[in-house]
Amino acid sequence: MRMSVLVGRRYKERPAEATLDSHAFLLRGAYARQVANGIYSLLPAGYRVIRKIEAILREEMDRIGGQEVLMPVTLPRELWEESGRYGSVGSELVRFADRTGHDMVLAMTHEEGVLHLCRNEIDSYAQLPFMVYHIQTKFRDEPRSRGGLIRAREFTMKDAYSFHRTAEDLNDYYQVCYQAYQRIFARAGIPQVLAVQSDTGMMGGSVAHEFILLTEAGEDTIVISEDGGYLANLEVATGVIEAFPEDPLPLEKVHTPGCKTIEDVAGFLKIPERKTAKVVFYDRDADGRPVMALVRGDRDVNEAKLAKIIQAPPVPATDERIRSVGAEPGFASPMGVDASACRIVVDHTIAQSGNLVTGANESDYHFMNFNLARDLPGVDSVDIVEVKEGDGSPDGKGALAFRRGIEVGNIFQLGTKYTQSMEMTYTDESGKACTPIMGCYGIGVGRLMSSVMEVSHDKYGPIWPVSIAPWQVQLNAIKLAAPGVRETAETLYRDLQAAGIEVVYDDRDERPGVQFAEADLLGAPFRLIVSERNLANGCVEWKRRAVGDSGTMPVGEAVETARGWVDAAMAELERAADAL
RNA sequence: CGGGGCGUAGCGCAGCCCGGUUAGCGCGCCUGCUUUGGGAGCAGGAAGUCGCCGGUUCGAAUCCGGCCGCCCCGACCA
Repeated sequence: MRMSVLVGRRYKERPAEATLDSHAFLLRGAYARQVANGIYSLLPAGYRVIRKIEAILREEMDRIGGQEVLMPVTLPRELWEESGRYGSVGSELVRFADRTGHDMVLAMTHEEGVLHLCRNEIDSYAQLPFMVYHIQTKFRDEPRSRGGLIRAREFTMKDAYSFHRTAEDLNDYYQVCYQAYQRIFARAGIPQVLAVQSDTGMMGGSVAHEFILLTEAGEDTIVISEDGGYLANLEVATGVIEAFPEDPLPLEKVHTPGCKTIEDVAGFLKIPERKTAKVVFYDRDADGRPVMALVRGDRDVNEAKLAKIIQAPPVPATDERIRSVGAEPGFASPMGVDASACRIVVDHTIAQSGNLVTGANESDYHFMNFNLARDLPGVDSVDIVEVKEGDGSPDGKGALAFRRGIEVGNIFQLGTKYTQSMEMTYTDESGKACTPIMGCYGIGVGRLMSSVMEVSHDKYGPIWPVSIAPWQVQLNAIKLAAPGVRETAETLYRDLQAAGIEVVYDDRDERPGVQFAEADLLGAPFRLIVSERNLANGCVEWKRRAVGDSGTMPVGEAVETARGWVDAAMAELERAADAL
């Protein structure tokens, strides 16, 4: 590629809207341009990176028996009615009517699409197991996209779906996918990606892992034990939380004027916050009942955990709703509320504490010495608390710490959620109709590109792993008019290409500062510089961006040397993947 | 959806509070000359519905109202 005609203006200054380094380089290096909030066009440099990532994804999916298909972005409402998600998913699912008034949706994921496709193609146990995948646009009308391609509304995802006869078979294949994912990230130059236990969210299913790239730019909070043996998304993380058992004392009603928060109450009564019970109300559970959640006063409710228990998204309740069950906002407790009209969910931290302060369901009054077993008999405690840094690791080894990370991929054991609701069956040996068990496996392509940029750059630009670099070699020519410079550069450009190397050649008569700055933005791992100064000795200068070294070598050795660098760097990434 | 910020040339910004000729600056772009190792110098030039609509006024980038868009924080998020 000649830079004189490469489409995409590179910016000298950091665009105002960029908050992450990767976002700034995405725009400065002319990889992508925003069209609307969370919607991007890709320029040649960016699309070259994307295509290389997609090639790795295809190779690794094919390697584990995947069959590539392509499903549409636009799907009829009926399919999403079948799965139940037309109603259960919120406004991030774009719904619209076509010319004839037929309701349609833009796929935000493709379970419905793949069920439609596969349920009519499979009828025998002999056809199982299998996996299909595609690389396709998704649209999610995110309330808040950010970070360039880290979180876009329209984005490209590789999603794969496997179908099995047994849970054991799914589990085996899940491990195979897990390995494939590690190979993908290793080959893309980010072997440090970690697999962590995750929430299954709206996908349903049981077992799920997220593949997380640790970086402060990430949006997810990852809980990690000291030796790294325990890893989980904060949404599902459990911890060993210090308990404070006490022998029960008699309930005692105390006047607590105006103390509507835990902080007020603890301060007024001069007790630590952990000596209180925090009551949080949510609008409804799956049965439509108001939900009262209790955690120890120094703790917060983990709403992802709660959502699983109440089988509904936790939406805060209004004061009116709270009073409807006989509780008083700010002074609430489960004692005295209509237990049949209200779902009471109590965390283990409450069960493991004695003599807590809780509301009296009467303005300006609290009870002291609440004890779950005595005062709310028959209510079992569950885990709905959010862990904190410093809590004990559930594996008993050390304390938990928090880190930030980007979710670059995920894998789910879906079970029969979709095969059942969308009626996919096969016939087994005995002629009986059976429902396949499903797994699904996603990787965001653009997010992966941005993530690599986020963890592999210097102050001047991205430093691409050779496997996904838009170009493998950058060729610069300084002072084209000087004797031999243009000729040597042109010859090298031709010979490098002939040697199968992807080279971007700055054939503009720009000053060195401009050329080097823009080369840094394009991020090729290897650079060759032709200049009058070194040409006098028959040499060109070389620089290896990732390694950080540089030097000169005879012009005649440049192509072969570059070929060697590219091959060695590619081989190293492959080796890293094979070593897993 | 709540809170905050911002829309002025391709990019980054000033001007707005306190209305007043042809709306500025830096970078970039075009032409010419000089220059050539980390975003050059000189000279000349092109490029703007000041986000949109309406209102106030003799006069609006500037004041008022409505709308739209973008960014950040929060809520939300396979």
